[in-house]
Amino acid sequence: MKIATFNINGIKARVNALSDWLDEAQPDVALLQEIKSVDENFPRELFEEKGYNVETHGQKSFNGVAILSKLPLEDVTRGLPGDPEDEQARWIEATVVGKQAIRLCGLYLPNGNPRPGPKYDYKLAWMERLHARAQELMAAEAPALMAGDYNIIPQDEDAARPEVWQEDALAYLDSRAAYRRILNLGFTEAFRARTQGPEHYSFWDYQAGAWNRNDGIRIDHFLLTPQAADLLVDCQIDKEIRGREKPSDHVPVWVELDL
DNA sequence: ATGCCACGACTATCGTGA
Repeated sequence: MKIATFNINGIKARVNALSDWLDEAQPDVALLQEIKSVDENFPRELFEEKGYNVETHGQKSFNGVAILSKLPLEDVTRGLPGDPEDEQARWIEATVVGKQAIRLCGLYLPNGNPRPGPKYDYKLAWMERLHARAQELMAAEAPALMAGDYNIIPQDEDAARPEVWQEDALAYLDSRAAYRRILNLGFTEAFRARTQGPEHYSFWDYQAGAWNRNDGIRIDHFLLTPQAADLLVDCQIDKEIRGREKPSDHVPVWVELDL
């Protein structure tokens, strides 16, 4: 089963690019972030025609996550638990059943800039709630994954110019520590389980010719529970998508799981 | 030190992103 994550930076602007990539990559499941659309305006029919079931958790103008799946999506829940006051649409979960069942969590973690400030406080608080949900997934001792735009550069090797990001909310000491605290529950970061070394990125800024200079960062991640990591066959970044017409600033990352 | 580019909302700029 091929499961992908893709921050599309607006569904309206990405309908063609997303459709083309789905046709070629043929993921069984696509976890989407930054749909920047309310549920009613998401062009679900377009993807249903391709054989996908569609579940959205949208919001006006900003954020918004969705799941496309060729298999039925069961037990869908929306919103990260832990703060009923939080109105931002950044989390969606569902179960799909292949040879066995797997719980899929799609997430759009807050950016957190400028730091310090209320947006950074929100990022850290959100990561604390993510930690709590991650603990539950670990306790279930079953295949599960949390994938999406983490807005975290885990290590210096995950940025072309790490010095530029040192004080930024994406790479700051506290951000990395909060991310590691989740990893240290026992998750496997799928990409690094398969590929070592620098110059592997999932985001290139639209500005200053970042793509042409390969001035990227790796911020889109798959975290697998041990029972899901047992099933890991492959994990790749579809880098070439970034060089196409009207691309998102992120590219898809996917895992192949033996289920 | 700031804008560089792109998106969506509302229609001329502006908040947001990373």
